[in-house]
Amino acid sequence: MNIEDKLVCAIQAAARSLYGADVAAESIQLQKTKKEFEGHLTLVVFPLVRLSRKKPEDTADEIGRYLVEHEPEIVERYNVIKGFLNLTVASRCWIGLLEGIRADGRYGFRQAGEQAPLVMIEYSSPNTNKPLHLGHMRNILLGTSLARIMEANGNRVVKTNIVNDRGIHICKSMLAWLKYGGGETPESSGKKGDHLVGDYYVAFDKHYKAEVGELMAQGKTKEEAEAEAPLMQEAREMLRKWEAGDAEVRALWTKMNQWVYDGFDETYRRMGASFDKIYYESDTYLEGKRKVMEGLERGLFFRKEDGSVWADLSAEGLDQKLLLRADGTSVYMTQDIGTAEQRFADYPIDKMIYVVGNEQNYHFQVLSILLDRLGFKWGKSLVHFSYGMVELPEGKMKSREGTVVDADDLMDSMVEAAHETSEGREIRLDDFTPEEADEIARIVGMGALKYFILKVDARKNMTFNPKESIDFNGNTGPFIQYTYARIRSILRKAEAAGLTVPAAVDTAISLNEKEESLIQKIADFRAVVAQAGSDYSPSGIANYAYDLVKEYNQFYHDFSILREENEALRGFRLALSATVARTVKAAMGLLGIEVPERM
RNA sequence: GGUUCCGUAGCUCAGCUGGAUAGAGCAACAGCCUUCUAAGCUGUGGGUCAUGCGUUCGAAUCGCAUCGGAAUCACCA
Repeated sequence: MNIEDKLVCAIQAAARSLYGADVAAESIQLQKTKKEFEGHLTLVVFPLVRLSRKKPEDTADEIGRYLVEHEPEIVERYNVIKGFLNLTVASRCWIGLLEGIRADGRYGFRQAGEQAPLVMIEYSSPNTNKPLHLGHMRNILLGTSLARIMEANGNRVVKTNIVNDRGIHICKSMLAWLKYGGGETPESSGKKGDHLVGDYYVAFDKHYKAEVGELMAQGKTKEEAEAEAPLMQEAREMLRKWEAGDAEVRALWTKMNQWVYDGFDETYRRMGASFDKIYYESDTYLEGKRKVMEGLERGLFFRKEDGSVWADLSAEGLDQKLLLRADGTSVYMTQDIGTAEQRFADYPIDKMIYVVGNEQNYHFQVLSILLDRLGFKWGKSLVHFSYGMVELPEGKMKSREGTVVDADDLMDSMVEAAHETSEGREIRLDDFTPEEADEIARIVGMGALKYFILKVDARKNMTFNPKESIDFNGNTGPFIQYTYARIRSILRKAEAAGLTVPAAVDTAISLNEKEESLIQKIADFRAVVAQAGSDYSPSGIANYAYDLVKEYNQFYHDFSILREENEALRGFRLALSATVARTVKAAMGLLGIEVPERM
């Protein structure tokens, strides 16, 4: 039982004894005492004045006196300001709390048993015609972090990805490669496969535009020109061949997609992202058609005169939604239904989370209704983890205008910037070997990037300022990593000097304010993880990590650890520091961010 | 036009299951390294929490309206 729970019980007892009334635990509002007042926890007494029939101040005073009298082990003293009862918790209580956390090797984490809910998280979901960019990075980082957070909350998690590997866009790259590629491969050119294929997608667009321009010069309208351009006709023909299973087209498709996957894999690896199961639209779209036809037979959907299949969503206050075109080909929604079907066949899913941008809010609203109608038990409650777009200071990223921030380039420049910052530092404690320096730059650069993206509430659109993002001071990943490295350094020095972190802290010492509030902060971790799990909020974890190290840095600045002469106090501070380090590492781990032992 | 989301310091963001004088970072200015890593710490200035009305002992937080911005309402995915 933690301190707050004990206090709630004690306050209930106080109310019973003083006012002869039972108070529900929910109506006892305990909050952290504001910095400018003395105390650790504050009881808001306004809700209790109805029972006491006294002024807020008097009520607070009575309860405060009762607590000090009956719970002297916990409440050392109190003060009252207006309707707020500020309670000061005894030092030994804080020490006991810290000891409890230390003894729990996985504090804040809940173990997922055999029967734990199975949560499937879909993220990344790229097209195979161009490399990953900053928008994908936000998606991938959120998905990765969310998976860890759900796991920490005792769920079994399956990370999945749906690859959009078919369609006209792939054909465009394929066609351009055939026409202008001269047999270029990733091996022959040294280019990453996804970039190589992306270049041909761009090449297609360039030549296509030229053709359209020419046709328009001949007097065609824009629409006519776009439809009649020979390149587009060829691309459509290629798609028809693909659908028909043409061996040559399929072989090329397989080859070029593999190049892209190899490139993606490298990017994922650098980002620390992975998947348990990958689905491909080329495998699931037929399943979707089948499922829609089944729904049609069951009367869930209807067919229009032209043969197209629709869902009527007017009962839900929405419009009609197309599920199959008149020619029988599938649309986006059809594919998502097919993918859902396959996933459900593969796993006993309890909850499905889709990490997809907020431009698809409507799509998922509809998908939820359709899956529910089709009988998926998690359909109604599927979670669309909807995140905002990443914008640049000058506006949206536009591939057409070449303002897209490429994921690989960005990681390169962040790691390089970390290198430069490291070399430019005033103090170098040790000389790092080149290998260590590279490793630290990688951890710090990636940490800066990930934290920059994850600290922002996912729902909000965010601005990515290339200049600010490479800042390593203030509320940044490196700031947090730095604190960790400092603590590790102290612990190494302690060990070298034969000062070990004590197994049990002497409870006779009295703590200063900073030490107490640090323990309080560490203890918060459990609630923060739980909250992040129910809110699907990586940013909650990020902001917590920042608060924690901010607090520790103040303590570090104001008090000595190794030079503290009182052995018991020194031992406590070592234990406290070690626990902060552990908590920082755990929090950053939930964000998918590594922490360096030295930096 | 319908629906959804957003609007907090010059900039980037916290805080939102209602609680005390709304917090950080960046930028600006002023300090702190013979002492455990200065990627740190301390201080100064900077706010009608978009606006109005309402609910409440109490509203940045809840409700309604208005104003701004974004997304979406495709036989693109």
